[in-house]
Amino acid sequence: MTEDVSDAIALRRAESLTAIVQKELERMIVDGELRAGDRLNEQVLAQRFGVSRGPVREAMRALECAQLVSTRMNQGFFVREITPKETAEVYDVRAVVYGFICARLATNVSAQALKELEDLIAQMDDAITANDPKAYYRLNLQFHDITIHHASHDRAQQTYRSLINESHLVRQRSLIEPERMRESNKEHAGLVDAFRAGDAELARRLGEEHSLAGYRRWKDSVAEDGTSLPAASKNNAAETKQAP
Amino acid sequence: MTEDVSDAIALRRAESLTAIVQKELERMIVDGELRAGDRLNEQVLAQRFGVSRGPVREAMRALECAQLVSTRMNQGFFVREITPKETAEVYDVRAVVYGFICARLATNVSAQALKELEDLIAQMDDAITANDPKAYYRLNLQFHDITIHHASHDRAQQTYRSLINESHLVRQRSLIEPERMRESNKEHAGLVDAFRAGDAELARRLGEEHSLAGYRRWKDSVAEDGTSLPAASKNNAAETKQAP
DNA sequence: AAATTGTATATTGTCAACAATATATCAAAA
DNA sequence: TTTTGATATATTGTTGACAATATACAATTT
Repeated sequence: MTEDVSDAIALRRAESLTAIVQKELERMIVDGELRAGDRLNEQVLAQRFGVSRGPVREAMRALECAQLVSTRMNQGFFVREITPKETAEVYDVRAVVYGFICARLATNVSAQALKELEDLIAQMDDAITANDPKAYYRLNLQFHDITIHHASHDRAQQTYRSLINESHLVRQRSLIEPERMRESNKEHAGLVDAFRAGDAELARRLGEEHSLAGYRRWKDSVAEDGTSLPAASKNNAAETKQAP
Repeated sequence: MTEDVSDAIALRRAESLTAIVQKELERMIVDGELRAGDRLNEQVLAQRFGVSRGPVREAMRALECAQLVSTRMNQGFFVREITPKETAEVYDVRAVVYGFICARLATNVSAQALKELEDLIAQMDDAITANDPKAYYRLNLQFHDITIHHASHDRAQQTYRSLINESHLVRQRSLIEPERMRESNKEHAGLVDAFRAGDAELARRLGEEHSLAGYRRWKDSVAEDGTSLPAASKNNAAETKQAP
């Protein structure tokens, strides 16, 4: 019962309020509790977290640097609204970083890493058979987490995670069709083959293509889904020429 | 005469003190006025900038996110000390991002961009002949700025610039030998050829290799230069196994 | 009704003060 | 001389307050 309190105290000693608030705000944004464009009232947030506005503002500055919130002078902080073009660009960079991570993993992959990845692919196959997109989504994230972890490149990992967070700003989650899941998992299998073969150049190409294919799959499924946004179709139509 | 004042007021209206302080601190770190490991006394900085500690702390949080400063609970902020391993990792990521930028430029390069780059290569040749490493260094930065600018990919540009800033944390600037400058500029020429040919895959490979070669050249020149740091040789020797 | 003005409220940007922690100083003991 | 301990100082983490700005709302005019 007192555990919560002592935990809180211990945490309080180890981390500044700013760090705690920052992590919580980040979670709220990435999880979609706070939506793009939402105004972030400092007072309200401070009271909710039981702190003063200082730590809240400091946390916001960090999130601003991480591209999760924007600020307009004398108007405060807002959850960043990301345009389709910016989304595409985030995915571009994310793809090359993931490609790098895959290449690196291919040059030095452990038997255990291969086993973990193969297990996940099998589980994803099960999710496809069960037509459980939610489970597939979760396992898919895990797959990428594991590749990144075993690539053991802190800086690439950090950059990649930051880009992932940023891409969570777009939050039209539409259903993934079984056919697309199959396609995606086939790419996973190809990647693992490249890891096993130690073919860095191939792993890199496949990792990069897999990222971009994921983006295309997401974009297509959003475009097909008329229910998501009123103006979405218009935006998406213009999107093709968005990166000249 | 009143221009300064009105400018200052306009600036003050457009930007928060936090933004101003952040930019200035960033400049001071990147330019080496503040050196890695330096403690950043909030009071002192606040007084120097003529503001209170609040904006200074907010600026620090942003710089912390940008990896330029670190913080230890109850001890404050320090200019980040970057290990050789971390430096190498920053260059790794920077290389793939620059490769991406080069590939992109190759797919859509203007005659003007080619001309600007060729001019710069000629000027760098002049700098080499004049044995003026400082001029070469400046022109080299300009060369990369221009490739990035003409690639017109905001997110890649931003990521790249951030990584460049980070790599400025290591600041053993040793002399560049003429032979190395020649080598570097030959790579520039190869890049521009790839741009002109519109060969994205080649441009990418060359861009990436040029980045990594630049890192190697820097590392070698530091290693050869015994005068830079007392413990540098030891650190560099241990670099392979330095981060267990 | 629509637009405009004026006023009240809310929110931000900034600052100064306070308590908790870390660092520096110095005396006493081993 | 070095180490330990106690005390004073400096610095941080955090808070609450204040002025400037923006927003919301009512009254007024067109």
